[in-house]
This record gives sequence, C-alpha cells and structure tokens, in this order.
Amino acid sequence: MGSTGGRRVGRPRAAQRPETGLSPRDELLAAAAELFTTRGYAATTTRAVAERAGMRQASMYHYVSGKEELLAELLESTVTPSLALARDLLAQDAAPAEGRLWELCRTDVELLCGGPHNLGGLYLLPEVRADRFAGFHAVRAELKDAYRQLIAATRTGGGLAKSELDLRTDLVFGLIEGVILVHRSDSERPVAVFAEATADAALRIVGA
Amino acid sequence: MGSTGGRRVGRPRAAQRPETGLSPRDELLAAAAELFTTRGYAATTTRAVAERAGMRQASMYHYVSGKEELLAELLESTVTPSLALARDLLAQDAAPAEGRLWELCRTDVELLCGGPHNLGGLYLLPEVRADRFAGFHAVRAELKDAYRQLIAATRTGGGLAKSELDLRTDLVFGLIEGVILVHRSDSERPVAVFAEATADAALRIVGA
DNA sequence: ATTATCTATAGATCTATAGATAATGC
DNA sequence: ATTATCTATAGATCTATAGATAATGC
Repeated sequence: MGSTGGRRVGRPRAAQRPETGLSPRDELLAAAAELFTTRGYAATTTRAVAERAGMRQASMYHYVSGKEELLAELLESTVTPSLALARDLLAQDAAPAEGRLWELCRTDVELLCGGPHNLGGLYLLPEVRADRFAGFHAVRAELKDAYRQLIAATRTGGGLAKSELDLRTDLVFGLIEGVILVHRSDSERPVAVFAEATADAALRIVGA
Repeated sequence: MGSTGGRRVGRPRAAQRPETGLSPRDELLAAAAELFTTRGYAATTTRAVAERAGMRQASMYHYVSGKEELLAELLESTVTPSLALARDLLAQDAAPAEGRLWELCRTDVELLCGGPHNLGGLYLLPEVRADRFAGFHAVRAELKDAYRQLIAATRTGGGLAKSELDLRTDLVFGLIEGVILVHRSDSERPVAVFAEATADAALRIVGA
C-alpha cells in the first residue's frame, strides 16, 4: 500500500503519460466517448481509440472485444440513469404529473448535456440502428413510454385520443433530443439554466 | 428522336435495370441519400453507392469526385429551400411575426420529413462537422439567424435580453431538428399534421 | 507465474486510377 | 471519334490474432 502509486504489473506502456486515475477500460470508454461523439462511430478507428487511451491498438483487445462493445456500453450509460429516474417518478402517483414530467425533462437534459462529451448525441449515430443495439433500443423505448405515461397523467393530457397523445409524446421527446444536439454549439450557457428552460418548454408543448 | 427511349452512347452497364428516368448523377445522389441516412456516411462505401445506382464502383468517378461531393450536394439540397423561404418571410415585415415564424417552422418540418429518405437526419452526421462542409454550415447559420430574427419580432420576443433570445432560438431550433429525428420512427402519421403540430409547439415555446 | 502490454502481421477491406471495351455519332 | 461504362489493380488503410517481452508477485 505504498502511496507511491505507480508500479503496476505487466509490461509498461510504450508511451507513458500522467496517471488519469481511471482503469484502462474506463480510459478506453472515455476515449471512445470523445471520438465517437466528435468524429462519428464508423470514422473512428480502433487505433485512434487505443492511442488516445494511452495504449497501442492491439492492447485494446485485452479489455474489450472491439468498437461495438464500447459503443454499446456508452449507449447504456446514457439512458440507464434517465430510466431509473423515470421509473421512480412514475411510482410517485400521488404527486401531480406536471411536476414529475418537468423533473424528468430537466434531469434528462442535464444528464445528457452535463458530461464532458456530448454523449446524448450518440443516440443519433446511424450505426446505432443495427440489431446489435436492440437492447439499448428497448431501454430507450421504455423511457419514451414513461414520458407518454406522464403526459397522459397531466390535466390536459387526460382526455387525449391515442393519436393525439402519441403526437405530443413525439414532440416532447423530439424537443429533448434536439435540444441536446443544439447544446453543443453553445456551451457557455450553464447547463442547469438550459435544462430548466427545456423543461418549461416541454410543459408548454403539452399545454400544461 | 426515336421514342424507343433506350439506346444510349457508351458501353452498356453490366447489370441492366429498368430506366429510372433520372440522370446517372441523380441516381447516385438518390442512392447516397438512402445509404447515408440509413447506414451513415462513413459506413457507406463508394461501392455500395455505385452498385445501388446501377453501375460499378469505378464508374461513379465519371460523375463525382467521391463520397464527399455527394454528401455536400445532399446537404445543400436540404437547407437551400428552407433558407429561400426564410428570406422571403423576413422580407414581409408588414405581416405579424408570429404567423411568419409559424409558417417557417411548418414548412421546414414538411420539407425535411417529406422526402422519401430522412434527409433531415443528414444534418446530424458527425462527419458533417468537418471543414469540408463549412459552406453548408454557413447557410445553416443563416437559417438559424432567420429564426432568431422572427422570434425577436414577435410580441413576446420584443423585449428579450440577448441571452434570453438566444435561449428561445435554441429551443425552437432544437425542437425542429429533434422532431425530424423522431419522425422517422413513426411514418404513418401524415407529415402535414405533424408539421403543423410542430409549428404550434414552437409558438408555445416562444410564448406567443 | 502471472499479467499487461508490446511488435508484427495476415486477411479483409476500400478508394481512386489506368487502361480496355462496347455502344452511338458522323 | 466520342462517350459511358467496364475490369483490374496499386496503395492505403483497418481489424483482430499470434507470439514476444518486461514488469510485479510469490
């Protein structure tokens, strides 16, 4: 337990850099997050990811099976916290739906815009449509359904026909996604302000 | 001028298919539109584009310099009509801004969701951030500025501080973009209905 | 002995060019 | 002669595996 920190098992890395404190796997995930969000998934090579994480291309395979695994894990990490909150809010059925919907919107934006990279944008990579990521899509569909249920439970949402409810859900869900995209173009605005404004806008769309 | 139609100069294509009526260049653009929007830009090979357009990979270079040119042209085609309308609406400064903003939103959604492929999604490919597409970004920034000007000209927009105006512009612009993404998941709803609902939502966001 | 890394590379692409070919046009 | 296509391919990747190496652990 020497506090010297350094000495690790295994052959040293060829290009030594200051310790990040992250595990090698997390270094890879962080590198992938940055590269996938800025250059895109297909355009990012395994070499680029590994090298940015401080190791050689081949060493990456000691930790992950390939690019797909990195993307799958990053996708999960974007949607899982939002879904956990959504389930929580759905369960609080004594509280007014308006406030719960507002909170879901706000937190969703904050989570997705808050990190160092625009992980929210990963949702939108065309490659994510592949079957490989069906698991992610299922989780995401559950999140969207939570939005739908909360919208249906609002005062104005109560009497809506199904098609009208679907429409409003798409509008709100579209707003959240779109806003995450737009965010990256102007990062000087505090995320908290932006997230609250988006939640306000969502409620106005629903008519509450 | 025989109405037989067929006979064309040059070596015949290896795989013959029914005439599309499009020029070879337009066949390439149509193929690229489909593939770029569904699989992504980097994941689409020149071979896939050419083959889908009915010719061999190498023949593509007779018409375009490569994939980049196809993407650049497709991008232009998505934003140019919207910008033309935006300029038009800005010039009509006698009419109330609310109605003009509504019309811009509606038409923008209709144009981008209306085509056979989700060309609106091209905006969002990470590759589009490259310098090569600076021209497109300039046009797009002009479109966004038109949104801003119209929002500023509404009754509620008049007295806004710059930061507040920027915020609302981002929310509206984000809504338009996000909604285009969401649209592809549910194409059974008529585009016209969706476009109007989006425009209504945009006005509610602005507070008009 | 175990482990984390490295170097080297086979095999599979993919792009863009060179040069041949099979039509029509004159 | 001109044109639109083709086939063939060089050169440049990129992925994933095989096997070597340089640390610590015991």
